[in-house]
Amino acid sequence: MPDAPVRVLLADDEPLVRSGLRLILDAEPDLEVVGEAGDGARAVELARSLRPDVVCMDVRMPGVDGLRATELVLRLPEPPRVLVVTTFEHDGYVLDALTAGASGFLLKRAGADEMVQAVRTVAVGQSLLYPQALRDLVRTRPRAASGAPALTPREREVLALVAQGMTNAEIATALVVGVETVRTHVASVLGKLRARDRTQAVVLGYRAGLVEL
Amino acid sequence: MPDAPVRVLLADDEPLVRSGLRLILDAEPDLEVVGEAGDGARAVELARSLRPDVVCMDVRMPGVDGLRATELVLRLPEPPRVLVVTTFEHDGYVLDALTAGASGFLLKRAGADEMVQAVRTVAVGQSLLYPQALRDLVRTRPRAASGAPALTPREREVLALVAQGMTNAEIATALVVGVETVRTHVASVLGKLRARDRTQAVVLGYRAGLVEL
DNA sequence: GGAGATATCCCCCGACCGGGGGAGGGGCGG
DNA sequence: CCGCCCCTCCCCCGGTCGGGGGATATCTCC
Repeated sequence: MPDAPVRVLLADDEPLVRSGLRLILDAEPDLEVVGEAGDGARAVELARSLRPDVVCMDVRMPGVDGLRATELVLRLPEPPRVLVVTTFEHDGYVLDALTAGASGFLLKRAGADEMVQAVRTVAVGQSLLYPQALRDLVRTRPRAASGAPALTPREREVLALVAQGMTNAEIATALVVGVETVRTHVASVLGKLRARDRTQAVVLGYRAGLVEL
Repeated sequence: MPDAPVRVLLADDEPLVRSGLRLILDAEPDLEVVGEAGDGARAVELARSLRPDVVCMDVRMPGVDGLRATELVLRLPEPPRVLVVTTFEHDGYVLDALTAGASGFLLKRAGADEMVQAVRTVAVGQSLLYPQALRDLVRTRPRAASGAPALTPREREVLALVAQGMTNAEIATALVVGVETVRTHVASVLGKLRARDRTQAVVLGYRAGLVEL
């Protein structure tokens, strides 16, 4: 690996955690810890001046916390990737952190190997999660339910447009068919979904995993 | 790294792709390609007999496809991790693959570095996605949007009922007010959300994080 | 070759919806 | 105290929607 080492900034309010991480990461020839921050504000500041490739960010920090700091760091020009590191599995932080734009989410209990791999992974631009987090994300998604009514391709297409808030006339134009045809399809979708009107159709269709919103 | 190398099984119907991957992965001292499969059935078979640590699985394969093969592979005793590799970003495969239990999802256009990192990452037990996939997963969730129009409490309440597919009359009954009142609230919600009708209001309201579905 | 599903078009009609007005009362902050 | 916002109710009207009947053509599967 003749590449320049990956430059890492550590942000954690526990000096001990920082020391531990530094030890683990600096042991790798291709990784280089270039700075440490004890709180979010300092992390943002150092991210700007040191221009690291990756920031290892703790969630809980005094003052500006890790989530806020993540947002701020990602607003910098040519922002680093942010790898959020936390102690607990079940805080709702995962979703918040990822929404804020973090590239990864790792548990502190992860081994040195995982930590090192994680930094390398986000450094090359991929996103990374601990397996449970991914399962949680997938689980709460609208599921392609097995009990979903069988719509014909055309019906799904029409439903999709209904879900865009289009009127029958607009859908007819979009699909290059007569309004009557659209009415027929809509009627059949309503029947299959047991919906009384298009609004219910959209909601039920969404819940059944038949349309994206 | 005194550890035993990570044993990798390649599953792709294109011999060329397999050769390319083998070249990339075998170049790393800590990775070892132990087998190749041209279709899903063969992949499952080899996964059982060769007991690899990681399977790089193409989605599109003749016969048993990558998704089905993923399910089957993960049903083996002490299953390997499955890293799904595909060409296109926007097949809906991502969700299906992850639901099936895949540990990661990677694009073929990823560079050699990313490929290698990805294998190592799933080998240590983490999950990995290409960034867009993660964004898609996160995107469709109720967002704590900052730019959401400010609805009054009553308006939010009405919108919630509209999102249940209720008519104005039903909402009026539910809230114990006159239909006219409901109409007023609905009109103001439509205005604030720039929606033409209640269906659009539901979709836009959902996207703005103002209603649950 | 017929049965079934799918997609296309047609008519009537009652109901609901959304836009346009207006109006009164209560609460809160300048 | 006066204005502003919120909630409540009222009237008119045109457009859209959804249900009820149909009809025709293509395609597949048996």
